[in-house]
Amino acid sequence: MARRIQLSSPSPSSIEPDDGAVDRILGGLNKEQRAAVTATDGPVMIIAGPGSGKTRTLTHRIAYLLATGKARPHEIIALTFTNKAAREMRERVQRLVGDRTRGMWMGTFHSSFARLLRREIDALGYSSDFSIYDTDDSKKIIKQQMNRLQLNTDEVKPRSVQRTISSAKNQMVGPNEYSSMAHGRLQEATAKVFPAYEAALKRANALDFDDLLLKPVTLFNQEPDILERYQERWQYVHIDEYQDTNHVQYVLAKQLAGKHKNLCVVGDDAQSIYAFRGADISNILSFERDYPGATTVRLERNYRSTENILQLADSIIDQNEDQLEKTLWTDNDQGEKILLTEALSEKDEAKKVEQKIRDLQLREGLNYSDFAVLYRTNAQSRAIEEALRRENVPYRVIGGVSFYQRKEIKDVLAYLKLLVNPNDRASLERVINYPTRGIGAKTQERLRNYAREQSISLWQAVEQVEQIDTLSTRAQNAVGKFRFLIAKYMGQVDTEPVDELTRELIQDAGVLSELRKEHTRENLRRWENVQELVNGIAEYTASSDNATLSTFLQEVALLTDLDGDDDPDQVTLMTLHASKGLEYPVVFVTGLEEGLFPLAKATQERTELEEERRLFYVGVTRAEQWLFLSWARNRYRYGKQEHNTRSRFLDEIDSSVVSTAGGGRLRQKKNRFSSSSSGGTDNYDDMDPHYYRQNLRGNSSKSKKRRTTRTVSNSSSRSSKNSSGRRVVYDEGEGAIVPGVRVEHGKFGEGKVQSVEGSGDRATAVVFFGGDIGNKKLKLKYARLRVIG
DNA sequence: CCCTGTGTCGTCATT
DNA sequence: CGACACAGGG
Repeated sequence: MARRIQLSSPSPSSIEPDDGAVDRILGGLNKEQRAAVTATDGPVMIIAGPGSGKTRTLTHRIAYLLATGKARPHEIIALTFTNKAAREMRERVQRLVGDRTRGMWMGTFHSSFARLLRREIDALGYSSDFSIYDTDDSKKIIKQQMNRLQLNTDEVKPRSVQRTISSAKNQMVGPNEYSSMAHGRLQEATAKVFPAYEAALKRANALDFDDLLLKPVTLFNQEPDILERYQERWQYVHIDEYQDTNHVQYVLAKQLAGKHKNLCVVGDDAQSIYAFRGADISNILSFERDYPGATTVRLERNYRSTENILQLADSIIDQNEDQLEKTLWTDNDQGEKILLTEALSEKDEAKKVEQKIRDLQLREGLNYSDFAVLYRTNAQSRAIEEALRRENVPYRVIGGVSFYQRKEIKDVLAYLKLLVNPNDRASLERVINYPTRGIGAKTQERLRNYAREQSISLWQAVEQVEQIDTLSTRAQNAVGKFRFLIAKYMGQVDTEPVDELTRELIQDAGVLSELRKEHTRENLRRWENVQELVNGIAEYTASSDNATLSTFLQEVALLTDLDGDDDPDQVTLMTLHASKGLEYPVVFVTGLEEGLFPLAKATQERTELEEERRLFYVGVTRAEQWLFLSWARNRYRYGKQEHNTRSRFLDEIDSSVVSTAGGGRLRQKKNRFSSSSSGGTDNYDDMDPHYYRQNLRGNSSKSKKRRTTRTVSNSSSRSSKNSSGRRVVYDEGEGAIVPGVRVEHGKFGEGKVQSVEGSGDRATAVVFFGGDIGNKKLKLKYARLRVIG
C-alpha cells in the first residue's frame, strides 16, 4: 500500500527540452490526439468516445509539457477519480519522461485536496492532524446528533440524512441555506441535524469526504492569498473523466485554473454514470461557454473494439436523448457476433460463464487475465466466484468489502487516529471498549453526559474520570486503565518508529489476543490482515522522511484497497462501475434482467434509466474481441428466489450483431415499455421486494423459531471446543472451581466443569450438564455454582 | 456489564 | 441472506 503514496520532492532544476522524448511522445498519436497534446495555451476540452486513447492523450500531454520544458513538474496538477487511474497515469508519464515527474501532483481529487489541506487548514481553525471520517463514521455522528435533538431515527433514517447532507455539500449548500429551503420530513430533519453535524465534526477536528473538497473552496474564498499561491503554482490543471465532476469539483477546477486558464479536461458524456453522487453532466456540456476560446478536440476513432461490438454499443447509446454529437468509427475487424445467453438461474449463468472462459482460454490461447466478468451489484459476484472456484479458475474480485473497510483494520486504525487526534470522538468510541474492558454502554453514556455538561471533549472527560461522581469506582478504574494505555502511546508518537509503536499498542491493548482467542478461520484471516496493516505502515514510514503517522492515516482513509500484485493471471470480477476506463479482450456482462439491470428503482425516471443505459454502454465498450451478454430467469435476492424477465436493454440493441446461445436469432419485443405511464406494471409485482415481504410475513416467524432451537445447542457445543484456555481458579469459598469438578446449578442441576477462563468478575466456566442441556458457558459471578465433588 | 438469541430491515454504484 | 438493534438471561 505504501508504494502508491507519493510525497513531493524537489523538482529538477533543469528544464532543458528533451527532443528525443518529444518525438517519442508525439510519435504514436493520430492527428486529433496530437492536436490535443500540443494545444498547451488556454483551455482545452477533449471529447472522446470509449477506446479512443483518452487517457493516453492526457498522459502524453503531460509528458509533452515536461519534455518540452514548458512546465516543471511542480507546476502541473492532474486530478482523477480513482486511485488506480492516478497510479496508471503516473506510471505512463514516467515511462515517457523518466524522473522529470518528481514533484508533480497527480492523484484523486480527494487525496490531492486532503494533501493541500494538511498544509493550509490551520487558516480554517483546524489542526493539520485532522481525522478523515468515512461514510460509516459520518453516519454514526449523525445518529448521535439525531438522538440528541430527539429526532425519531425510525421515521427518518440516519443514513438518509447522511446522504442528504452529503449531496447538499456536493452542491455547496451550507446548513443555513439548506434550512431555508427544506421542505418535507426528511429535509426538515436534515436541516436540524446539518448544523449539529458540522459542529460535531469541527469539535472532533475531523473532515468527512465531502469536506475534503468543500473546505478548499471555502479556504480559497476566504484567503485569496492562498488561492493565488496555488493558482501561480499550478500553471497546468488536468482533469480526467470530467463528465463525472460534481459541483464542488467544478468550482475547484475553476478556482485553480482561474489565473492561467490552462485547464485541460477529458470526458465522454456518454459514459457519465455517477449522477447519483452528484456528478453534473452539464459541466462538460457547457465547458465551451464557461471557458471562451477553448479548444475542443473530438476523438472519435475507436482503437479498442471490433466493429460488431462498436455497432452494438452504438445501438445502445442511440436510445438516449441527452448526448453530444459524436460518431464513433473503427478500422478494426468485424469480429465475432455478440453472444447472448439465457440461463435458468444465477448458478446456471455462472456455470456458463465459467465454461466459456475455459473454452476460450484453451481454444484461443488466452490468459485468464484477458477476461472480465461484469455485474450490476457486488452481491452478484458470489455465484460467479463459486463456479470459478469449483473449476479452479483463478480470479480476483475488485471492490466489495475492501481491506480498509474491514472491521479489524478499522479498529486498529481507530486506535492510531486517537493517538494523533484525541478529539476524534468516533475513533475513541470505537475503541474505548474494544476489546471489552469493562467500559460498557452505561459508563460511556455517563462519560458523554459529563463531557457535555462540562463542555469538554470526550477524551478530556476520560482524562478526568476521577471527577465524575456518577461513575462507580470500578468503572473509574476501568476508564483509568484505558487512559493510561492511550496516554502512554500518545507520548511515543513522535519518538517511536510508527510500526513498532503500532505493534506494541495492539499487543498492549489486547487486540491481538482478542483475535487469537478463538481459533476460527475467520479470526486467523483477521489476524493476518492486521499483520498486513502493520507491514504496510512499516513500508510507508520507511518510504520517506515526511511520512508520519498522521499523514499515513489521512492517505489510508482515501484508499479503498490494497495495491494488489499488479498482473497475475487471473480473471477479473467487478461491478460495471468499477470497470470504467479498463479494457479486456473478453468481457461478460451478466445479470441483464428487469429489476436488476436496469434496477427497478431506476426505471421510473427517464434520466435515471438513461444513466443505467450509459452504464450498459460502458460495460460493453470494455470489450476488445469477444463480448458475452447473459441473463438468468431465476435469481436469489434477499434470500428469496425471484423470477425475472430479461432486461429491456436486450430489446433495444441491434440484433443483427447478436446471436443467441441456441443458435437462433434474437427475437425482440418492440416498445415493451412504452413511455406511457403504466407500461411495465404487469410484471412489477414479480420483482418488488416489498411485495414479497408482505406476503411472507405470515409464517416466517414460526419457521425461524424452530431453526433457532437447533442453533442454541450448536453454539454451546462449539464454545466448549474452543475453550482450551488457561486454568484459572475461582474460589467461591466452598471450593475451587477447576476443570473436572462436579458442580450444582440452581436451574440446570448437576454438571461437570469442562474449562475455566478469565479471572475475578469476568471469570467464566464451561459446564456440561446432563440431558438435553449440554454445555453451558456460565459467568461465575452470576451463576452461583456449588461445588459438590 | 456482556453475551446470545431473536427479530427486523434493507438492500446500487464511490472517494 | 446478512448486518444490525434490542431484550433478557447469565
